[in-house]
Amino acid sequence: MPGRGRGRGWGWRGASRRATRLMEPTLLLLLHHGPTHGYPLIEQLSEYGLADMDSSSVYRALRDMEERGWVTSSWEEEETEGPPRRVYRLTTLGDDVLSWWTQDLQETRDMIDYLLGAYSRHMEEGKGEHH
Amino acid sequence: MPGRGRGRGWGWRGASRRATRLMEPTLLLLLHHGPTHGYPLIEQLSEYGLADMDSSSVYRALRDMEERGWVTSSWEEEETEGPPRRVYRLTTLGDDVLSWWTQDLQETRDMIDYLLGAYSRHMEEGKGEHH
DNA sequence: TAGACTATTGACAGAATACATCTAGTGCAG
DNA sequence: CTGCACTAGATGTATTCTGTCAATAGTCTA
Repeated sequence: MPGRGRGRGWGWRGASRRATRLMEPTLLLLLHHGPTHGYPLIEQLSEYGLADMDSSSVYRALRDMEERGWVTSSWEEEETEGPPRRVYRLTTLGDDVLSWWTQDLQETRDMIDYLLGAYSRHMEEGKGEHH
Repeated sequence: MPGRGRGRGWGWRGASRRATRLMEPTLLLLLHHGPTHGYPLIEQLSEYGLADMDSSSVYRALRDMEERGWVTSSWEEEETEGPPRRVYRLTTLGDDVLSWWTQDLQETRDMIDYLLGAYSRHMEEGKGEHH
């Protein structure tokens, strides 16, 4: 990990920016499987390489997505063990957003592939040394 | 493009955030080919899908990278057509950063692939309808 | 001498982030 | 019966990041 200038911080202690960016589509995908609570969602995120996510940012993301109408939430009626909790469910709009997100992610992946391809081609030509 | 909540804006007129994130590694790669000026770099960015980048953000990225020691720059001695211009060149550190970046980008791509794979698998099982 | 093009810099509002803190219920060890 | 750990979720805020607009400046052409 390269030298950190004062300018922009690379001093991630917890989750990376990349992880944060992928959080919303991942949450949408998880919710596509069915309604859940926030806490289990946080745990499931780590399956997608999104471990060490701060719980507050996950809850914040869920509320933001609710503001945009991608999910709805309601307090669970039945009292279970522990404090009251919300049930989050995907809306039809959220469903559309998810499929739009997959398109966007594919484009992103293609751009990365192009860049990586250019890099390795260039490295092969120049055999590593730079000018 | 889905419904914009007030919360986070999706109203990009010009370059997307994705483009911004890919700008720095792309600039490093371009500079790996040899020293150049800022203006031609901006033009070359469009080859990598990074068109419509505001020039000031490119220059800002260059200055930030200079602060971090990834590139150096100096005013060009020889007077050519047009105003004075800077020559940017990659440093050894910048070279290391570039190879570190490619690792990072590969990880990102893998995460996206995993997510997209999970999505399409889920879609195939459930045949499109959601709960 | 007014544009058009090349080249770079500065300023700033608004969005995104990390991090810490706070409320709250349950169950358990001591 | 007290404190602690765990589950569950919300809020506040300082800082950083980003996009956009505007300014400066040299050269060339009409």
